Amino acid sequence: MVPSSSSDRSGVTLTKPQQDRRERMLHVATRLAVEGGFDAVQMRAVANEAEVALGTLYRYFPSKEHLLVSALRQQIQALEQRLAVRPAVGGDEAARVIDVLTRANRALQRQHRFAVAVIRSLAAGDETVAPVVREVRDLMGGIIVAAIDPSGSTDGRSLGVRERLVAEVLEEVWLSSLVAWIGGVDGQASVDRKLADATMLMLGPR
Amino acid sequence: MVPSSSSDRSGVTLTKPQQDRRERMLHVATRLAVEGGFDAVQMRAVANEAEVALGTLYRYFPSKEHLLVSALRQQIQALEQRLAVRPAVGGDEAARVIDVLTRANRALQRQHRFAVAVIRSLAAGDETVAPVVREVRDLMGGIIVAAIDPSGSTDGRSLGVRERLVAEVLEEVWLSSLVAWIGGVDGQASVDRKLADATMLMLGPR
DNA sequence: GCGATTCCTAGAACGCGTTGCAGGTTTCTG
DNA sequence: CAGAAACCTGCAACGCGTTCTAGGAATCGC
Repeated sequence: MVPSSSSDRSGVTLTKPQQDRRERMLHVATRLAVEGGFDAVQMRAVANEAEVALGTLYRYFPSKEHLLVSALRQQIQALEQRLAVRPAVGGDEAARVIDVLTRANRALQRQHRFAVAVIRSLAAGDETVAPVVREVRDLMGGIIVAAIDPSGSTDGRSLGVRERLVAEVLEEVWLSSLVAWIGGVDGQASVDRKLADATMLMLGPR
Repeated sequence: MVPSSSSDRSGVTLTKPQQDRRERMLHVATRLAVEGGFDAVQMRAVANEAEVALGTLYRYFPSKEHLLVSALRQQIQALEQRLAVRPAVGGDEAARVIDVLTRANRALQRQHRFAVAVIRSLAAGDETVAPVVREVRDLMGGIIVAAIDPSGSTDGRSLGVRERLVAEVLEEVWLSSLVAWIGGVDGQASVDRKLADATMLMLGPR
C-alpha cells in the first residue's frame, strides 16, 4: 500500500491548503450532485460554495466531467475500504461476486441523481478525463478480482487467466447496465439482475 | 415486417415533405458528426444546412442527444439490412457472434468522431431519449440473437433462456467497451478482444 | 530578505444548447 | 371553400461551461 497519501494526485504533491481546497471542491460537487444531479453541479456554484475562484476550480479539475469522475473515484475508494473491513460473503466465487456488486449498486441506487451525474461523465468520452476514468475502472476491477479470490494475494498473481477475464467482463456489464439504468431504459432492479446473470453464465455451473 | 415505413416514428405518420425534412436533418447531423465529432454537430449548423428553422429541428428531435442517437439508429438499421443479405459466417455460435460483432465494430471504428458523438449521446442518461436508446439496444440485441440462431425463427421463440441471456450480456459488453474506446481508456483493438473474450467465456468450451 | 515564479481571486466575455415569440404557410375539418 | 388548427420560419434571449485578463498573495531559490 502507498505510504500516506490517501487522496493522491498523479505525480505532484499538494500542500496542505491545496489538499483542503481540493477536498472542499470534491465535497461540494458530491453534495450538489446528490441533491440535484448533473445540472445542479454548476461550476460557478461549486467554486462559490467551496470558497474558491472559478479559475482555481478549473486548475484542479479541467472540466465538469473531470470533477465528477474524480468525485466518483473518491466514493469507490471509500467502498473499497469498507470492503477491506467487511469482505464479501458467500461460499463460492459466484456468490461472493454477486454480493459485492450488489452492495456497490445499492450505494449508487440510493442516490439516483448522483449516479446519473457521474456515470454520464464517465461515458462522456472526454480524452482529458481518460486517466481518471481508467483509475475508476481499475478500482472497480480490483474489487471484483478481490471478490473472486479473497485469498489476499494482493497482486492477484495467483489468479488464472480465466478469472481475470471474467472480472473484466463483469466490469463492462456493471458500467453498461448502470448506463441503461440512469438513462431510464431499465429499472434499477435489472442492474442487479444483469450482473447476477452474467456472473452465473461465467462462473456458475453450466 | 412492417408495411412500408422504413424510417418509422412511434405512432404518428409523417407527410412526404416531413419525411424529407427529417431525412435531411439526420443526414446533415451524421455528416457533421463524421467530419468533426460531437462538437461539430451544432444545432444551428444542422438547422441551416438542412434548410430548416431551428425550432423545427427541435420539434423533430427534442435535444442534440436525441438527434445523434436517432442517427445511430439509422446506421444500425442499415447494418441489420446488410446482415440480412450476407449473414454471419462460422460454424458454431461463438464464431458467428464474434464475426457479427467485429463487423459492427469496424463500421464504427472507421469513423471515430461519429462513434464518440453517438456513444456519448447514448450514455448521456437523458430521460427523453430513452425510447430511442431502447430501440438501438433492441436492434443490437436482435442482431446478436440472429447470429446465435440464424435458423430464421424471427421471433426467437426457439431460443433457449441461456442464449437470450448471453445475447443480453454481449450487448452490455459491446456498449461498455465502446465507451472505454471512445474515452481513450482502451485502444480500438480491445473492443474486439473484449467481445471475443466474453463470447468465448459464455459460448465457448470451458 | 528579496526577486522570481507560481498560485489564487474577481470578474468579464465568448460559444452553443435550448426556449420563446410573432408572424406566415400548409393541412385538416365540415 | 372558409375557418381552425397544426406546422414552419426567423430571430431574439437566457443559462451555463469554458476561457481569458489583470492584479494581489503565497512560495521558492539563493
